[in-house]
Amino acid sequence: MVVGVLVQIASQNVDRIFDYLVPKELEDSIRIGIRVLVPFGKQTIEGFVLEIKDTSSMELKEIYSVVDYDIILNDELLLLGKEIQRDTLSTLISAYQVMLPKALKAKVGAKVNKKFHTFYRLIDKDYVGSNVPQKEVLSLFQQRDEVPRKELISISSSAVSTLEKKGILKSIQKEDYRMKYEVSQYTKKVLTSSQQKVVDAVIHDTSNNPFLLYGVTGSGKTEVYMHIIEHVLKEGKTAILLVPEISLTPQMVEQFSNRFGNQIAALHSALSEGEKYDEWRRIARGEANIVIGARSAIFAPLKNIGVIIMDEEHSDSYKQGDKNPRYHARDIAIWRGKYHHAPVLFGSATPSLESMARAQKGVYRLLTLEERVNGKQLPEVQIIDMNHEAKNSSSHITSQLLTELHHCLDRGEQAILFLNRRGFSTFITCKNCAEVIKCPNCDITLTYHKSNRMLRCHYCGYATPLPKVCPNCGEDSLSDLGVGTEKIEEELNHLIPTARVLRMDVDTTSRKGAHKRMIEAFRNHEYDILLGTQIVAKGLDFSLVTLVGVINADTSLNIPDFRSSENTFSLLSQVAGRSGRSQKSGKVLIQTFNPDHYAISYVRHHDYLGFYREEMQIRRKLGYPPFYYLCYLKISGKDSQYIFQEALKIKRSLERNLSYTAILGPTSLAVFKVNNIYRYGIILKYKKEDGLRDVLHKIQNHYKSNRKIQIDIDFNPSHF
DNA sequence: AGCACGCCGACT
DNA sequence: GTCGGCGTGCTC
Repeated sequence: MVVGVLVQIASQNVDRIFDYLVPKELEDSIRIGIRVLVPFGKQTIEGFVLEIKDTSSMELKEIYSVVDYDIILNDELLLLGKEIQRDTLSTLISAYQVMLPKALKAKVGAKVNKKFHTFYRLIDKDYVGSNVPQKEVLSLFQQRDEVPRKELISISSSAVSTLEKKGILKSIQKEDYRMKYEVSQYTKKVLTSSQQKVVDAVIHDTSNNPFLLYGVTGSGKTEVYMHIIEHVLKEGKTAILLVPEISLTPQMVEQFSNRFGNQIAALHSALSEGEKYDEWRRIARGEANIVIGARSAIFAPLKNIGVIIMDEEHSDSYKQGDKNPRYHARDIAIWRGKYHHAPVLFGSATPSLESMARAQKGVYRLLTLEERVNGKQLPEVQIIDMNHEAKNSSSHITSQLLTELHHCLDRGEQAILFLNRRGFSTFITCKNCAEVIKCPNCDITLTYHKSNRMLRCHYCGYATPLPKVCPNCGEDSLSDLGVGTEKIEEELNHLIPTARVLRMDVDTTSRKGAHKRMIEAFRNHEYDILLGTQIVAKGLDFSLVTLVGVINADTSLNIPDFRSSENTFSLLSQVAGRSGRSQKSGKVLIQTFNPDHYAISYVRHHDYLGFYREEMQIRRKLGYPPFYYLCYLKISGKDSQYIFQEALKIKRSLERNLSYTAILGPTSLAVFKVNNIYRYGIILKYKKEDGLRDVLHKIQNHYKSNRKIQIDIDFNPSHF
């Protein structure tokens, strides 16, 4: 027997099948999709069995051992990996690795600690027990076949060991899955008629085109998801629910676990690799029917999928842009939906332009929820022009916002203050000579971390203590120009001393469980004002919140990126949606230096479609998605001269071989140097170019064994 | 990704 | 004369 093996080395040079002989005694264990340990040159490496055959034309080495008894890559995932390789031009092995928990990504010798629990099984069912402790122990087996050791020894450990010695009980090892999700008080909500329509459309779907659910904030999308999933489970099928970042949506997970208990598997980023592996195996063995998780949860090894739901569809976290394979979870969702003949549902209050454009063209079917479930209007939004305000005061909280805060707290209600940190960093600058402190390895400003008084590079991780004096002029005039939540908190304490302020940011929520505790405390009205960054923007639902204030709406607008307007509009709409979600009407105040910018002014009337139309015109004019596809080539290496020369050659070769594609660049990246590696970018814009992937693949091949240059290809980048 | 082989600079 | 730099080639 001969097997074709794909080794776990993510290099283009070895991204192909290598044949091995199978020793007779291992033949029975061999199946496609398991891992085996093989000799590879001088090394010993794990690889996936992708082929089984009888012979090979060349002399072969033998595999050492079989790693798995269960199949890791099933037929569907095997096929999907090849699709990802074709689509993203990544290596096949990295396409497979991205689908699996990291614990399965081989480091030779590394073992994942499976946690085991000891259970006992009753062997001699007629034995009645010779004393009271034994009888009590045995009585636990009346209802169950297997009883955890813990329960038994709590009666009498010596009785248990006696019974075991006599052969009446037998111990077995069972994997401990840490049953975390318990069904608790859950009242099924009655759907509104428009919610019911959405549910009906999805569960009676036969056409296999994805749905786009456009539903305003507070329109009850989560409840719709629950009903759809409930229906799917009744049919004996399974479901995937994707959320942008699960740690930001604990309420969603909580609702699902209350409702569905141990049927769910939640793939948190907070789980350790071992815990993720536990969850993954539960899913693979069919012990969980609903998977909730972020981007990579789209690869959950569920069988018989009945629906795939992607909440907050517009979120850029669904695109993996920093490493191969650079895939979009949306594309994987569509692929798996087709494979399982299952409906795919994308939901958002501010759909991405791509998705709305597809809905307009009829590629997706549009479903709409225009009203809030509480029957209330969306909150009133007021735009505050900071150009006038800033002259009168150095405060970050305008007098209007302050007044509203007072009113809100006087009524006994709660407020959320949002600090937009997107594209914004707290950097240190010298008031005397205007020196900005940069990273010695990277061409980027260092970010100041107040908690430990360190300067840190967000690209390479370089860290250094904040110098006492300016390294350029020697003056003691370094200052922190950024606005952080801490600073706003100080201001609030000064302006409204009686208000109880809860600050939420990476610093205060990093400890395990801190995030959840803070949300509970705020819900219990132990605080009046919740102050935070992105972390307060998504999905939170507090009935007492009637005021939302945005401190600085502009920072995300200033990013030089074709999506900055879209991102800003979407972020502000999300934040605004936190206000007035219950019986009380809400209000939103947005402080901005660009009150007339359309990305801000359309938020005022919650006018997504107005924003969509205006932004579409701009995208059309500038040749951006969804009118054109983009592909981004990143060319990097240590020798900037050489890299630039090669980048030019690549550009010329693209020009020769492509007919309908606009080629921009090469230009040095905004952050030109990272870790002493220089980087150039080439942007491709095209509507239709059949040979594009072939041409790029050839270029990739041409450079694959050149160690001086690295080429990254990103189709449909979410940003540059 | 490793690891070996091979061909040129500064050293006991 | 050698130790060791890293460019290049190969891994069933």
